[in-house]
Amino acid sequence: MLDIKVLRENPDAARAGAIKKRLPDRAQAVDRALAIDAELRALTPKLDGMRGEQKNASKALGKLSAAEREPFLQKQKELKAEIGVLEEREKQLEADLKQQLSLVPNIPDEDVPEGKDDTENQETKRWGSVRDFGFTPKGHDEIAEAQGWLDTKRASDMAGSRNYFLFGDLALLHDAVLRFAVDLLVGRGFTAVDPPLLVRDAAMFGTGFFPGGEEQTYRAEKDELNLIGTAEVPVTSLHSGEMLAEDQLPKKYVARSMCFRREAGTYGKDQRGLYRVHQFQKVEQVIVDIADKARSIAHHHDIVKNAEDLLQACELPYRIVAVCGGDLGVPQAMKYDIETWMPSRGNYCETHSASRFYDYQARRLSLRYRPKDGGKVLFCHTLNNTVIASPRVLIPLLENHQQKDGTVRLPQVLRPYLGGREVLGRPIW
RNA sequence: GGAGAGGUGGCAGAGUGGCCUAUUGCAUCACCUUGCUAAGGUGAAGUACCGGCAACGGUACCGGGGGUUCGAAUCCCCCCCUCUCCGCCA
Repeated sequence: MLDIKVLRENPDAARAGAIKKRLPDRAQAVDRALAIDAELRALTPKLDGMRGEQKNASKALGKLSAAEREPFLQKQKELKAEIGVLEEREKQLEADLKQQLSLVPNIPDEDVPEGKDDTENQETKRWGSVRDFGFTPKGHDEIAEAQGWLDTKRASDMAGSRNYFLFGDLALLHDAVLRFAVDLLVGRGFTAVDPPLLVRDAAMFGTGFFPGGEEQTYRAEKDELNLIGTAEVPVTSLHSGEMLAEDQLPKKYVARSMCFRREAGTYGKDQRGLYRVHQFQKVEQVIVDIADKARSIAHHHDIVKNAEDLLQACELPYRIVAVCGGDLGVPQAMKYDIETWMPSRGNYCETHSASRFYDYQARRLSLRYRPKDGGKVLFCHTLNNTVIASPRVLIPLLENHQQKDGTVRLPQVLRPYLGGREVLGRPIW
């Protein structure tokens, strides 16, 4: 959520931001919010005056005897009725304002490239070289099925498409890479978190997934809870409603959790293998810090670096793209995606997503801190990035490190998690 | 699932219809005192919105929402959360 003051002072920036994100209907929310705000600003002083009058009269009444009160009571009742009508209007306007304001997207930063969708994201870095196999490489699903590591057929029969069973060494590799990611971040001062997976609407709203993301979310209607699509939701909401002290900041968390996504509207897309599935595990890094743009940007680079270091340790070629306006989500101010080379897809594909929000989420969550210098209470800045998401990362791991005979070479850093083994699987081909 | 007790400012904790403009303590900030330390004294200070260049003034806020009343932290209803006991259970 943006500050209504920002909208008053610079509505053009908010409108232009929505346009840059290719969300023209959200740009209209700026004007609707301002219209409601104007009416509210006319109403509030009037109501305040009336309430003051009522309050003073009540106080005077309290000092009178029952008989003396009588003549004044009628007037008080009339005033009360008048106030009641206006208060109802005020309440309606406040609710409408919050609704419209929550539809206004965060303003994309200057370093967000113009563009309509993910085809116009801008590459900023490339690391590693695409391997020359010397044989025809197989897809991850082919390798995994041949090794007896993967069954999507039975999973789909039982649970619907985009589900999977992992078995044996692939199930262990899945756990190993997640565990490695947690250990890497804990070693860099992040606090490990195991968060709730079912959350109330307030957490979904606060992190900016609602309104808008309802179709993407599994909902437990009976309990009015939502299955999280990312640990960003519970972890960023962790200090919601709190007033932190500046010396408690920054808060750095690394959460490993299950993630659930309906993937509605993606029929036919990425249907095979482990790329797009309904449930997966993700290790997510979340930072909450003071309201300082330069520090947010520095954190942003740091969390991208953490993910890069993990990919480099796993010997996986990747590139970084600056996500363009049209591909940017509603709450983000700027986002880098990291795309890892997947031989079967012949392309770099998204495995990580690093976002900075400034105070957009914090305002929705009421996540504030008291500055050391005793100044005004401020909203925090928040950021997050994937460290690893699996089984998606198993695609590049299997495909880039496959050998001619169908076995898979393990990167050095993962070996301790798999009993010191250097190779997984048995020769097939 | 059943029964009971609670939720008050950054924290602790008083407050059972008008003297609440929320007592007090801790922590915070400023100044003073005691040769250091420990401690003591005086004062300032909640959050949001509105008006004002400002000092300041007004209104709202006592877990959330609704109600009763001229007037609600206080009484009533619904919801959320915490604690205790019972039941069930990995």
